[in-house]
Parts: sequence; C-alpha cells; structure tokens
Amino acid sequence: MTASGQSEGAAARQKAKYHHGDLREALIAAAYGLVSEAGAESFSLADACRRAGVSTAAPYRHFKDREELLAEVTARGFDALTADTKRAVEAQGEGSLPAVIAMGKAYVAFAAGQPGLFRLMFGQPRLMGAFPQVSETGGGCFGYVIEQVGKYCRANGVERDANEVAVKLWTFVHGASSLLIDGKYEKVTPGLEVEELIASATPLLLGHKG
Amino acid sequence: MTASGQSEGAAARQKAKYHHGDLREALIAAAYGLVSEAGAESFSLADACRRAGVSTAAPYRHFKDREELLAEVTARGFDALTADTKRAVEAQGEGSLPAVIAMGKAYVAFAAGQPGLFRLMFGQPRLMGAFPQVSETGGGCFGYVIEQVGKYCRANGVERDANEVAVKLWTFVHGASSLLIDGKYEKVTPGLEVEELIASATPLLLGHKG
DNA sequence: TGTACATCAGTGAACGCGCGTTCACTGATGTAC
DNA sequence: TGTACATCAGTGAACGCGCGTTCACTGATGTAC
Repeated sequence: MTASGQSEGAAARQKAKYHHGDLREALIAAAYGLVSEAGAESFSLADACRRAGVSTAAPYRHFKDREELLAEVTARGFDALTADTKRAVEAQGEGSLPAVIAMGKAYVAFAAGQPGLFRLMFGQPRLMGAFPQVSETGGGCFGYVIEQVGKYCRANGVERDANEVAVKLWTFVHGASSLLIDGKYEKVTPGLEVEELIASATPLLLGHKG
Repeated sequence: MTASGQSEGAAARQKAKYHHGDLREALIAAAYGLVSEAGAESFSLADACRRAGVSTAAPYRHFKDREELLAEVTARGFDALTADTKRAVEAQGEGSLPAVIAMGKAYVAFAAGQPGLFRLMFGQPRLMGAFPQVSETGGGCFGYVIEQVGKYCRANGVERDANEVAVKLWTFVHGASSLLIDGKYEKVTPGLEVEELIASATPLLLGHKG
C-alpha cells in the first residue's frame, strides 16, 4: 500500500501538469478524508474530484464506479485500524493485560477520530461481500484482535475458549465505539470516561474477578 | 401514540376517498416500513408517498420536511424498542438475572428484526439534538435499561455502582446488535449464537464469577 | 540527438435521473343560519 | 332539513439541483527508429 501522505506530496508537486502523476492515490486520499470528516452518506464522487482538482470524468480511468472507490477507502480504513491496534499492543508487550486493554482503547480512539470512516467500514455489509480487498483487510483486522486475545489467554492460563473471550471483548469495544460516536453516552451519562470503561470491563470479560 | 396498525386499517377503509382520513399516521407507517426494510440511506419521501398512495406534495400538510418525518419514525422506533425490552423483562420478573438477560436478547432481536430502523435510531446524532421527541423517547429507552439493572443490583446485593454496571451491559448488548446486523460475526465466527453470547457475558459484566 | 507515432490520462460538455420542495388549484367536509 | 360558505387536505405539474456516468476530444509522455 502506498502511503497517502507520499501521494499527496506527489500530487502537489505535479499540480500544474496535465497528467496528474498518481490520480488514483489522490482520489483515494480525497475520498478517505471526505468520508472521515462528513461520513459516507453525504459523500459524492464530484466532491472527491473537486478536492483532487480534476474533472468529474477523470475517476473513471481508475475506478469502475463510485462504489469501487468507496470499497478501496474501506479497505484502507481496515488497514489503518489494524495498524493502530498493533501499535498499541506492541507498546505494552504482547500477551499482557495492559496490551489487551490498550488494544480496546486504540479501537475506540480510531472510531472517535474518524467516525464517518468507522461507520462506512461497519455499516455497509454489501461492500464486504462484493470486494475481496474489503473482506481481506476486514478479516485481517478482526483476526488480529482474536489472535492477541488468544496469546493473552495462553500466557495467563485463562482456561476459557480464547475465541469466545475474544468475541466478547470485541463486542464490548465495538459497542463502546458505536455509542460514543453516536453521542449516546454524552446524552445518558455525561462525563463518562470511555477509556476507564474499557479498562474496567476488560478484566471482567476475561473472567478475572473485578 | 396511535398504534400504526389501527391507522393502517383506517387508511385502507378510506382509500377511495379524496381525503385520506389519517395521512399523517399513514405516512409515518409507510416511512417506518421502508426504513425498516431498506434503511434510511435509500429512503425517499417520494417512496413513502407512493406507498401511502398520495402525491408527493401531500406530506407537506403534515410535516415541515423530510427530516421531520424521519424524526417521528426514529421516535416510534425508540418507543417500540422500549416496549420490546419491557415485555421481555416483565415475562421474567423484574430484578432477576433472567430478566436482565432477556432484556439484552430483546434489544438484539429488535436490531436484527429491523436493522435499517436500528441504524437510523443510533446513527443520526443530529436528529436527537434537533427533535425533542427523539431525545425524549431515546432517553426513555436507555433510562429503562439503566433502571432495570439498578433494580437487579439492589435486589441481589451487587455492591458495584449500578449505573456503571448498566452502562457496561448496554455497551455489550449494543455492540452485539451492531456486529450482528452488519454481518461481521457471520464473517469472522460463523455459527455464533448471539443469544448464548449475551447469556454468558451478562453474569461476567454484573461481576459474578463466570 | 531529432522526429514520428502510439498510448492513454486527462478535459469539458452533456445526458437522464430521481429527488425535495413549491405553487395555484380543486373538491370534500363541517358548520352557521 | 336545506343552502351558502369557510376551511383545508389533497392534486398534479413544475422547478432547480446535484448526482453518477458517458462521450468524443486533446494534449502530454515515452519509445522506436
């Protein structure tokens, strides 16, 4: 995967030219930004073209249609989420309780940081069915979570089925992300610290005494 | 709240007439059905008019605009979800563990039964800010969950802060609903029984030994 | 090194579409006398 | 009980809008000779 920062730089350098340089990456970056900021519901291909500085016909040299561009954005989102959680885990040391908690916090932080993208990644099951790269990156993301919980369980003698424990943690963390970005916590329990919520729920779901 | 079944009957009886009888309720029922079936993203006022059998100008006698109709649908959704959870709790007896579990299952069942409506209720924070009836019915729904968990805690000597326990359960159940309707469980752990997941996670989050 | 040419990533104008909303209107209904 | 009239919930035609997509085109680039 080409880093989008790189391609944006390239785009800027070649802005005056007739040929763009890497319009494909520039369009993905534009769409990624627009979706992150305003959500996929209000996303339009025309907006992405405006942001990339090309005509509305240009994307069709690189993508079959609007949906194919959004699928690519979704896949990039899963890659970014995986990278974030991986970084959080590695900072704490694989197989430790702090690592599992940090993983959950990173997941929530990703959702909070780009709610529109998060909703696109999780609210469009059709994309996952239709585009292999979405299915693969998404599977890789969840697979990493499950793998890490398994490592923790084995390292700490948790006798439960690691897969089941992982699904529970994922469920909790995903619920926290959703309720947070949809403003429900704010409405019902203002001042709630989501990070603390994750930190206190994780041991319970791992089967520790709270 | 007028039951929509009643108004649909009334609408059918008066179908041939120039005046509709209760177009407001008929439009809400049409929109409720369309959103439940296909989601709010693809919902159009024109579709609702077709389903109700009136011209596209007719809704403006009853609603300021498209958004006001969707807000009413959202409020009805929260009322229905509250009613479902209440029914589930009362069937098991308030303050019991089976009641708390049944409440969670009812929440998930509601989401699974009408995913489009569920996403509208939770994915549009703007509606909640702008329309008092959405804020009220939504608050009533979450408030009921919190109240019931409080009753359980008091009745069973759970020394934790009941509010915190309630938020955890709600978070878990909401996460299960989201992942289920977005098809993620199916992808990652095919064959997962969400009802069992709720039943086994609930005691953990209440602080019991699993 | 210079020229001819093939390639193909862009342009910009146009399309059809369905949408939300507005408008002047029409005709059913309820009420006052 | 019958008639005149005010009300107002509907109609249907029209609007402007932005969208996704297509089209024939143009002009920059790389390569073969």
